[in-house]
Amino acid sequence: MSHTLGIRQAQKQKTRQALMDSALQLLEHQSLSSLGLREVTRAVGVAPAAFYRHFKDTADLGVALVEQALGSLHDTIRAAIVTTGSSDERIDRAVALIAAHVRTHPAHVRFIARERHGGVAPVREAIGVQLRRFADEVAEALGADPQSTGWSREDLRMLAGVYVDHMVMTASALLEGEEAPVLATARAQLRLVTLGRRHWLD
Amino acid sequence: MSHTLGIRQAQKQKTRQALMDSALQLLEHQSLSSLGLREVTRAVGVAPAAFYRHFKDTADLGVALVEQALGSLHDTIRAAIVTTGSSDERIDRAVALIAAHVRTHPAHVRFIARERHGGVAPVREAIGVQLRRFADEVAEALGADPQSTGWSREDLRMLAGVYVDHMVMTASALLEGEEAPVLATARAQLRLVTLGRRHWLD
DNA sequence: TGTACATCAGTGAACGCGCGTTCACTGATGTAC
DNA sequence: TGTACATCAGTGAACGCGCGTTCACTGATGTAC
Repeated sequence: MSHTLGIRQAQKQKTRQALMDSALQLLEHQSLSSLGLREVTRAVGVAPAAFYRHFKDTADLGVALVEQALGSLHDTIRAAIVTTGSSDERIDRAVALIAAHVRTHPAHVRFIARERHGGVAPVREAIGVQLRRFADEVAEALGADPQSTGWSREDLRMLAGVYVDHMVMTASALLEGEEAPVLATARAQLRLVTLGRRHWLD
Repeated sequence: MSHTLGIRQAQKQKTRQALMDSALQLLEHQSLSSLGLREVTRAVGVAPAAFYRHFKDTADLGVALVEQALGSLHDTIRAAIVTTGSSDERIDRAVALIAAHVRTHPAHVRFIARERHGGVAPVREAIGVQLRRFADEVAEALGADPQSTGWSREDLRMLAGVYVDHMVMTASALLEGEEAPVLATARAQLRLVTLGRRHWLD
């Protein structure tokens, strides 16, 4: 039989998740550094003091949001770096996956784009750590691709950085602009990088 | 004889600039959306009410900061897009100019990186408008380069977008990491783009 | 299964504090003659 | 140049308000026997 949370634990998790969900919603129109603890508890419908049963302060809640937001993005990235198919097929697949991710998790994407360089240090650092991990993972996948024979670790990491940064930029552009032109530009930019990659060792 | 401001006007400008300078300093450790009007006037040493003689609110001050910050960046960009010399020379020159800009205007760079996707809509939009203008300008310069013969307007704009985004990312990376490795990565990424550019029409 | 006690998520009231905004004011600067 | 009046950047006091944090509490859930 699988492990079941007690009623008390389950209820606590539910409230915690409600705080995170409400915070994410409130962050659509403001930054974490101006998000109030009372705002969040008011949106959930609990007493302000209840907040402290779950988080030390709003920065702490922000770090929890980073883990949630980048956890879901992590799955998308793993799906995007599959190396089967032609370059164009891989580009189309990666771009389609990003578009789908933004459609299903717009608030997560906005949060990451906003707080990546935001005013709350622990959150900024948590995002930085995770994005660097993503880049490491992408670099490793690139290294396994026969197309990367002869590439140094350093150059693979450099290329992975381009892909991760481009993904974040594209995701955040999708929140603001029309989908079709943003995706067309993203595909062209990836084709440009693919061409550069192909001639890197010339 | 050149036009001279009256004493009153000159003093007013001075206070206005002091408000902007103090705000920029305070924004090193927080976002605009949590910057208080009283914080700023306290730092300058004027009464809170004096703020209203210059700005409607802190968002209004933020828009003024965008113009100042991107005005100085504009000069750097114009210097960076000069098309003389080999590809490597142009890359070295552009990267050196960015590094110098970040060294001389770190607070401006931080402000732009932070508020580009920040929680204050008018500021975000002002930054977006200016960065799009920069990209247009870069696209125009690229179009004048013989290397771009046969490129469509759309592809030139796409490439210009890569350069502008890369510049902003590099500038913001310079604020956080060691200069030398960040610049080395930036140069490698620009070489990658240059290679892609050279084979775009193959 | 039932009982007696322990745990602890969430409550509700209270606190001191700094916030943004308003207002009538002051006194240096500007202007008209 | 001097005088009389107008302008207006900056003042200082006042306001109502929502904030983060604390605390003793309640009552449902968990645990030991």
